[in-house]
Formats: sequence, C-alpha cells, structure tokens
Amino acid sequence: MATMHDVARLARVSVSTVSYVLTGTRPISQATRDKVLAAMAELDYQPNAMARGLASRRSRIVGLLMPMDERGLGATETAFVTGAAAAASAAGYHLVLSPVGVGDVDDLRRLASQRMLDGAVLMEVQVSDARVGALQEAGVPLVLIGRTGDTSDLSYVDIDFDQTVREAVAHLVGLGHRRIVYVNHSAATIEAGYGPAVRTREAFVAAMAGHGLEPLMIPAEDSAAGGRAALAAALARTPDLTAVLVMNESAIFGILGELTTRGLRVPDDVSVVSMVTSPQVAELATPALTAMTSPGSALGRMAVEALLRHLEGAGEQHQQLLPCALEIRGSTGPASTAPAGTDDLTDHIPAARTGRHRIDPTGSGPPGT
Amino acid sequence: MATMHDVARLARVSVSTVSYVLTGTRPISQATRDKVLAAMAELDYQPNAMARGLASRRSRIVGLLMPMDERGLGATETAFVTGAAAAASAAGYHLVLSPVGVGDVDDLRRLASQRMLDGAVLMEVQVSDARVGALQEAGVPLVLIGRTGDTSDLSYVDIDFDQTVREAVAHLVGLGHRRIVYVNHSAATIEAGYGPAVRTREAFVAAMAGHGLEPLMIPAEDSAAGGRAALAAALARTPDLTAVLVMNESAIFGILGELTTRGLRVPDDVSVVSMVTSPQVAELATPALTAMTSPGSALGRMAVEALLRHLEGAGEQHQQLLPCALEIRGSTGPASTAPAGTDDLTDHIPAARTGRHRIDPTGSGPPGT
DNA sequence: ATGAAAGCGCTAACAG
DNA sequence: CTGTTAGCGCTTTCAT
Repeated sequence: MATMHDVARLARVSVSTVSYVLTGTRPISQATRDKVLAAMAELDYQPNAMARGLASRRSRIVGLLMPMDERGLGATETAFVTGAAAAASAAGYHLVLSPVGVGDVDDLRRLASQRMLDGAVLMEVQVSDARVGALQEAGVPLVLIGRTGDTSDLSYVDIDFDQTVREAVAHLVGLGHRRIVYVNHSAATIEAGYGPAVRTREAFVAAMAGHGLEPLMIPAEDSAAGGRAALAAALARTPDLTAVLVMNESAIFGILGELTTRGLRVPDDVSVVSMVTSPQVAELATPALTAMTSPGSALGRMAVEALLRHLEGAGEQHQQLLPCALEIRGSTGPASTAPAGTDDLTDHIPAARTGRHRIDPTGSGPPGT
Repeated sequence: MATMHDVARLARVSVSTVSYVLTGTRPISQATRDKVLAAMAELDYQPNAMARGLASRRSRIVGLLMPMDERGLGATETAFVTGAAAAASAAGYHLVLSPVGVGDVDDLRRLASQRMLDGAVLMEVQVSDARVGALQEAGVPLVLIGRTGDTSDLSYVDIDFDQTVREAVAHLVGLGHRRIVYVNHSAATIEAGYGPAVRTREAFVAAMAGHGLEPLMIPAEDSAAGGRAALAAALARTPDLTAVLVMNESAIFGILGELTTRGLRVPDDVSVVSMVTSPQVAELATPALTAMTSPGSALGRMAVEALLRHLEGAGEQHQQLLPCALEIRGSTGPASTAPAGTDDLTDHIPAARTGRHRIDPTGSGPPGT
C-alpha cells in the first residue's frame, strides 16, 4: 500500500505538497499538481483514513444512532437509514450504524468520547431524550430525525404532521365523509409523549374543527390484533363512521382484516387512509391503500446533509418539516352514508353492517384526550 | 479530553503501561493496574479511536456492504442489518453501512484501500459477483450473506434453502396436499442466477420427487400484480391445485388478493405457505400466513461474528446454512379436494371455483425449467 | 509556491 | 513487571 511519502518521492516534491494538493488548502502550481496527481495514479494511492483522521481530528465518519429493539425497523425507519447512507456516501463520508437506545446513555457517552464520529444523526427521538444532552455535552454536532419537546438550539428534520393530517382530512371531507375516526398509536405510547402520536392527535382535532366536525379518535396497540380491537371499538362507539384515518402502521392490516370480517367493503362502505406509510406497504393491501407517504429517505438524506453542512463550518441551525404526500389509491372513495346526525342512515347500511357488535371498547381510553 | 499521557502522569506510570492495561497484551501487576484504572476513571478517559487505529493498524470497524437501489430494503434484508449492527456493537466494533452495488467495484476498491475497514460483510451476493474478488485482492477479510457460485475459500452464511423447501413441502403433504404449485421469482431473476431463486427451484423439484409428486412451478414478477398474474396462470394450468408455496415476498399479497377475487378461501380452498418471510409481514395478511420465517437477524449476527473471529486470528473458513423456521399460522389447512388425478374432483370444488379462466399464462416460461 | 519538521494519540518493539 | 522510544501516515504550522 503506497503512502504519501512514496507519492512525494516519485513526484519529487515534499510530503506536505502532496498533502496540499489533496486537501486543496493552499495554492499549488499547475505543474506540480500534475506531477503529484500522476504519481498518485501510478501508485494507485489512497490516503489512509486513520492517519488522516488522527492528524486532522476529523474522521469523516458520521453516526446514525437509533434504538434497535426486538421488532426491527419499520419501512419508514429503514428509509431513513438508506437515505442517510446514500447521502453520506455521496459526500465522501462514512456512516456508522450504532444501536443506541434511550436507556444507553452511558454507551453513547463512551461512543462520543472515542472521537470517532464527526457528528451524529439521532433517530427515534423522544420528547424528552437524554441522548441529546449527552451528545451535546460531548460536543458532537447533532441533527435529529424527529423532535424533542424543547427544540431551541437544536437542528432537526421531521415530518410535518400538521400539514399531513390536514391534507388527509381534507381528502376525506372532499369525498363527503363526516364521521371520520382517527386510529392512533397505543394510549401508553401517547402518554409517553411519542412525538408523532401526540402531534397527529392535536393536528387531527384542529383539522376536524376546521371543517366543523367532531374529532373521533381511538388508540390501537402496535399490532394487527390491536388494529382489529381498535376498529371494533370504533364501530361500537361510532356505528355510522364512514372513514378511518390510521396512524398506526402495525395496526393497519388488522383494521382491514376486521373490516373484511364484518363484511364491510373498502372503499364502498368504509374509506381508509393510512398515514406515514411507505408505498411498498400501501401496495400490499387489496385494494392498495390511499396513503400519506412518508418522505422517509428524503428525511434521512436531509438530516445527513444538514449535519455535513454543520461540519463544514456553516453552523446554521437547521429546522425543517416535510409533509407526507397524499397518494390516492384504491382504499378511499365517496362516503357511502348520509352525514352523521341524520336518521335515514339505515337505508344506506349494507346488510352485513347490521351485525356490528355494540360492546364497549376495552383497554382504550376515551377519545379526544 | 484526556489522553493516555494524562492518565500515565496521574497514575505515575509510563504511557506504555497504560496502553498495556488497556490492550492486555502483557502482564501487569494488580497494584499498577488498579492505579491506572483509577486514573482513567478519574479523568473519564476514553482512548482515541483514530490514534489507536493508526498505531495498531486495526480500526475496529467492519463494513456492511450492500446495494441500495430504489425499492429499499425488504424486511429480511433489514433484519440482516440490525443483526449485524447488534453483533458488532456487542463486540466493541463499529459497523459502517456502505451502499456498494454490484457495479460499483471501483468505489469498493477505493473504500478498501482507505484501510478504514478491518473486514466486511457483503450482502445481496450474486452468483458471479465482482465485489468479492475486489475485496479479496485488497486483502479485506470477508464474509458473505448469501453465496457466490464458487464458494471455495470463501466464508459465508446463508439460508438452507434445501431444508427450508423440504420442510414446507412436508408440511403441505402432511395436510394431504398433492397438487402444490411453487411460485418463484421472475424468469429473468432466475436466469440471472439469483441464488435463492435457483436453489429453491431445485430443492422444490427434489422435495416433490421425494413424495412422488409432480413439481408444478411458475415464476412471478416481484410485485403484487406479478403475484396476481402468476396465480391466474397457475390456476389456468393446474385448476385442481390445492396449495401454493410462495418464494416471492413481493408477490404474496397479490396472490392472496387474486385468490380472494376469485372467491377462493384461504385455507379452506387453497393453502398458502410463504417462504423466507419475516413474522411481521406474515402477520399482515388475513388470515396470518403460515410461513418459513427467515433467520434474518441471526444471519446478520453470525456473519459478523464469523468475521470478527477471522480478525481475531482464528482464520478458519466459515460456511454455514440456516433453515427458515416453519411457523404455522392460519393460511394452511387440510387439502380440500381429492388427490389430483381422480375424477370425483368436481364434487369438492366450491361454487366460485368454477369461474376460473383457462387462458394461457403470459410472460412466464414453462414450469420446471 | 514549496519544504522541513513538529506533532495528532496510540501501539509495540526494544531495553532493562 | 515496567519504562523508553520509534514509528503509524497524515496535517499543519513555521520557514523560505
């Protein structure tokens, strides 16, 4: 493996000159530059990353930090990762993937102190996240995907939940739906202050209010079974619902299954919009789901790009929201029943629909809280 | 940030002593070790990764190399990544994620020459993969997830397709199925020599022969539409099929949709087994899919562990196959019709089933080739 | 515009 | 068992 010394000798210049043509931090005459470049090519020279990192105190490595629990990554998180990896790679940086859960602050501190990372992108951020402080104290430049509660002097990229919910609701209202139920994450997740769950809840209330409609909401465990239960509870409470807006990617197929089980057709009887969903997942359903497609890889890319901008000196704070894009597929259509509050409702209820159970929902809090 | 020098001074020993208590490469008296450890704790010392890497010529970084094309990672690939990341992290190594497609051999050579990686795990391996040679020439220790055609002097972990297919077929045969259709990846993918497609095809022929059954096979494009088309073609050719074995994770939902469209119930009329599928995806279907669950994160973990064993000196070649685990869910049941070849078949065909089209399959090669 | 030389923080001979 | 010292390959003053 050729070293910079070898290149210098072959080109009959000093090592520093070679270094400078590489880094471009001082003017080099065209003649010498050519000589050096030729020597590099001849020797197939590649700078040693460790040596460069030690001397320059910049590793050209950025970390992608995320908790990696049992259930693995969803499609959206995976897109963050691939987007980030692509962006880092394109900029000549390396991306190290580090499993750092919210509880592993000590590990994180250790990682940060090794001076291996020039900066970090933090995923799956909680409203109150100890990892942020740890990184900041360690002096590691940081960009979040998601947001903590207090975002002053923090850089982040996140989904524009407000705008996303507004568009989804507008789409359904435009189709004549008025009894729209919002299926969120679990009550526990909302309690815990999980940003997407909290923000979409508020956005939904606001959006519905904007149309003069009542915000019907129900939590769901992150599973197919949770989806089934949530839909059952929603129907029990709101028998005349004509549309469901689903935030819970894990529950969506349970919801669809339960609809089918009850003989409710999508979209004829009930329209379904899935929020923050990848196109791949949306296409799995039959009919394919109308969805608010999350800008997953774009967020990953932008997070890394913002971070690199930090590292390159332009230390501006970067706070950016990206809405999910409405992609209309087959799961939404015109409302099948008359608006809620009227009494000619039964005329429009399909046969199978009369079989609905009217049991109380279990394990789920009251809507709207 | 404290350096080793600071620790040495505080502990009143030489830097080399500090270094040796850290690396353990030479005996240290308990007394000195304690002094040093105390000093480290006091100063909150963490070794500088770059300096250590430069001096020792070992970065403690391993690469996870994979092509990152448009459609993103599937659940199985994602599991490789998380498994690998967890294993690396547990062993005190860092994992850099590098997007290196089959065509990017130059990028790969450059990456390898930077001496940043102690070794690499290569994903999405093709039968003939230029990246393998490039890495070997660069002297980068390597473990594959998957296999090339010639595996002599290569280390790899891969799915045991033979065993997996055998178990899946045995499960179906045990339920009385005899007309079983195997839905593979696309003809083009098979032509290209994509290992999983080729190996499962051969395994299916062998497994069916072992039961004295005819191996019915059909390719499918990697999409829901491809799945629908494949099922239609399969029914056209084999109207009395009672089970489908699906290798194509992207097509599976199309197949299920098409079955539903035709009024064929799962598992009453047709049993479905999905191969090399993650539990998460299997749970998405209604009913949940009986599946051969891929040992995704285990493979990722084992690949990294094998690689690290290489790096730590035990340079044994590691070749290991792991079968997918049969997880019986709701999509398989007893065969609904009499064995193929008998004529009392029509008695058992459900009403909706008579509507099958008998058109020729289009865009799909003959089965069994 | 170029060179010489002093580190960056650590490992690993080489010497006791 | 411990200390001294020469690098690892590069960046970056300080000179010229």
